[in-house]
Amino acid sequence: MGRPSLADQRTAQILDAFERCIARLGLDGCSLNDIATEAGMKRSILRHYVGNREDLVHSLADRVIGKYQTSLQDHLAASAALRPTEQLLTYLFPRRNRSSTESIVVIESLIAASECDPEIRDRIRAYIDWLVTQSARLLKEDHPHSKKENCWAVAYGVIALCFNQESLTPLGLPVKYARSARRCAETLIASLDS
Amino acid sequence: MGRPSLADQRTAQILDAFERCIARLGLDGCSLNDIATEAGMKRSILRHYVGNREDLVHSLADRVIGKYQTSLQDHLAASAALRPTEQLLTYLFPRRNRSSTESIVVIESLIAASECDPEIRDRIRAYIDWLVTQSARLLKEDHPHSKKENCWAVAYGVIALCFNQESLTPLGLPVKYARSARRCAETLIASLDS
DNA sequence: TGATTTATTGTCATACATGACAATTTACTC
DNA sequence: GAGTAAATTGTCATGTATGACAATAAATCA
Repeated sequence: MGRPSLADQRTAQILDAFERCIARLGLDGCSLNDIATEAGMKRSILRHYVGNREDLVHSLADRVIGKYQTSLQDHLAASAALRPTEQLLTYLFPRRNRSSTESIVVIESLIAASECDPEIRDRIRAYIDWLVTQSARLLKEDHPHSKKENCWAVAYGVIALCFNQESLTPLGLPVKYARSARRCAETLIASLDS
Repeated sequence: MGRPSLADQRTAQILDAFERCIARLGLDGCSLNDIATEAGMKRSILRHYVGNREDLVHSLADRVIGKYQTSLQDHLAASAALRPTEQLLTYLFPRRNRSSTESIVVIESLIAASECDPEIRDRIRAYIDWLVTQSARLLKEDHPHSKKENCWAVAYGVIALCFNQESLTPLGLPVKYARSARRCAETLIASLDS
């Protein structure tokens, strides 16, 4: 009974607009008004759906990290024919820039925000832990004779190279940098053979 | 003639206070008033010395990057007895956390700000280019038979591992992560021998 | 002492971000 | 059509960040 709820749809619209605003103005640079305008609605209705600013940021963090996790799972499912090591490399260092500059700015903003927000901090920490563990598992499949801790260390190293690459993306560095990062990742993985 | 100027001293005080405020409240989280109070002065006098907010941020970027550059030069001078590779490793991965969490938050905030400020962006880009070039030169000294481009790629990889480590510091990750990053850096450098 | 330069304080106007809430409209069920 | 729950709009009060500027105090030199 009563009018049907648009909550899910509207919330998604708002978070989409929030991401675009962050890319354009920075996380702290955009007001609820900016976001509402970007989403094509009034600030009042935005507040009606997502609550206050803190709630909004938390919702965004949840959605962004969730998307990252499913994107890895999707990639693994879609590239099941490749060797695990190749699956990992193509995920972390795609030939075509998979992750747009926009989404990079968003996650970087959230990391920065985690400095002053324990809830976000724990969320990101758990995600990184999960990502490294998954990656280490893939490496171990391809290098069954390597010690588990070595796989973990290399997995983290490869992820670190990827993360750094993404965090520097807004600087617009020459392609040379990205290529070197990938080559280093391959070198690290190759070191597991010895 | 006239009253002697305190500009240099006051500017330094202000930038010090700015860094502390950034560490506590974030770059966009602190107002000119917060900074002035932290520096023990009024907002009016702060503005008198450093101009508006944009000027203040630019001054900070200049000072921070300048300090990073001299810190490398100082380290190289102080550790001239070591092999170049060791000099680089001890600089990027000090046993004791050389760079305080505070200074990490500051530089990360500036990188985030560079997204919307081309002047800061160019400054940081030039710094990274300089740092990688210097590091590649050190590696080349120790590995004269390696190709220059390989030294450059490994130098960038090692710096990427360090940068990522620093950028994740606010998350408070277990020591395991830092140790793995350093081990990966050593592995990369070792790969130059082959 | 007087002139000059800078330091320092105080205040005002403006703009804006946010939270709260009342009022109205819309869509669905019985 | 009546009832109901949600959508949507509009407005107000409050706190605050900022820029501008006037006014006063202090230090140095001629």
